[in-house]
Amino acid sequence: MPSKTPSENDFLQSYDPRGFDPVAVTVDVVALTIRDGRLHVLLVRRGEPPYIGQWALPGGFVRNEDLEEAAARELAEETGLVPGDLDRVHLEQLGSYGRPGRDPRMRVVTVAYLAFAPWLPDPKAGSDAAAAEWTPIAETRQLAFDHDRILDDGLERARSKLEYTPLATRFVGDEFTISDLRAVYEVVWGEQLHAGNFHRKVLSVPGFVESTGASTERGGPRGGPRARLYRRGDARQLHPALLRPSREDEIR
Amino acid sequence: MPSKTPSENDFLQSYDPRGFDPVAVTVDVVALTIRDGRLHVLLVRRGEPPYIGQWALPGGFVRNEDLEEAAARELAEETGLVPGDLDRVHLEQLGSYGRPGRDPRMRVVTVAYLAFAPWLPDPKAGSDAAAAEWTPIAETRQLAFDHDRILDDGLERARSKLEYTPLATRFVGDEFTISDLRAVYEVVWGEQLHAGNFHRKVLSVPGFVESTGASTERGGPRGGPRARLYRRGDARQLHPALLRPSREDEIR
DNA sequence: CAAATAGTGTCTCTAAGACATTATTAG
DNA sequence: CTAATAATGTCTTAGAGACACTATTTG
Repeated sequence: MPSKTPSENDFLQSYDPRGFDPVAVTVDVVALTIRDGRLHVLLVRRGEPPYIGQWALPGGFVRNEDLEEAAARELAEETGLVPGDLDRVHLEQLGSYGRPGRDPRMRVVTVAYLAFAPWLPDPKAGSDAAAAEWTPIAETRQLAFDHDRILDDGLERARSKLEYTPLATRFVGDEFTISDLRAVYEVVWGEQLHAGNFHRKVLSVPGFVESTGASTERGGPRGGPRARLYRRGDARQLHPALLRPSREDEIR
Repeated sequence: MPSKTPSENDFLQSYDPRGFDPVAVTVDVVALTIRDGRLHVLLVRRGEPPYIGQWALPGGFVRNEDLEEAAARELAEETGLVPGDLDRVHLEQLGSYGRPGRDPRMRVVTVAYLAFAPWLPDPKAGSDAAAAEWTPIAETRQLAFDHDRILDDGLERARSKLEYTPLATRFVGDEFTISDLRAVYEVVWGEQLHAGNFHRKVLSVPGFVESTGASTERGGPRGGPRARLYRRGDARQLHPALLRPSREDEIR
């Protein structure tokens, strides 16, 4: 390291975090997936106080890496993902949370990330976090710290992102039917959509999906014709957007 | 402070930032306003290395306060805003930036905020930052650290927010004409809008603006009738949205 | 007066949503 | 066979954008 000039030393002094209250920076991940037709979030059970025994979002310290790298690393550690799997997971920054007192031990600022994942295997017991589980959203309650708030913000972001981006395709496999895609929207938005209109709408948005030419082997479990299979298209934005019905109340 | 249990001590050990590289947390503010028909951003000239003499976004350390409080405080310090003024400024979190090496001295994670302000007086010389200035966006170049990137992200967020929120009204005074509002959109989006269609559109969105009943004292500087005056409405979202024209290229 | 601008009217085209219809499959 | 469902068609209405037009004001 080069020797420091006096002014640099003054500067470092004023930048030294020990001159202020010490701060830690963590990342937390809201990882969402769909299992058995329900939206799930990845949670870990805390093995230490505070909030011992309670569920929390997976996360941890930022090391000598970029913030997004830290989030990807934490996610991989908790889920047992191998690097190749990460390509199929969408990861984006959600926001930062730093209210004093949000961690009772010291000042911790956390940068939250939101992940959309297709079906993934259950987290390996024996991996870093002994007790990590995909938990149905409806069954999560009283998470540690301010993680309830972070989860809510993540859910709202997810609902909103489905409107104007093709990220719904991140919840399904490489090949999917329009009905599979509709199921994603219905689960995330929590409301039924009109099958016919949805179908026409998806196909009318340029670059949303692209035909594989193939069809499913069988019809639905209770009848119906075999459905055509599609892949993700190359659009990054949906134009026009697929807006949620009935937002009247949220507008004011 | 209460004495710590052994497990808490273990915990604190593993949480102690001194066990990792020390990290500092700052806030930086992208404060936008419109002056003389051009979009301006608040910049400060750095008086210390590194990047001495270069322009940077205003910002500083997070103290014992919430992140948004820190951003509001920094903004107030640089602009000489009094608390009452802050009500007229919109402030929202933009994102966090923490790439190792973004500050050559130590690891610094910054939480960036975006502010929309109506016309504000020039920053007082003699206040905290001697050299703070509202600078036209077109004339900013080579900001310190990764502030170019943060500014770009802030501009894109601002452009996008005008589409589906009534935040354009934050750039104008309490009473404004539809033309004033159109000027905001044109300046932020950087393109001309059709006056007639814009007018009809704004009035058709419920809660966007609300009539005062009054009109301007005079017509435009080069002729034209006097325009009606409006106030901000109570909508938090624009429905339907006011979409930017010509996004074809950005979609893929 | 001419030029500029506020505000409104009209027309076309796209898209959303309600609803109907046809074809194909499982059981 | 019946029930379910993929996929398409039809109709109505809302909204975006192009364009025209009138009234009002400045210089």
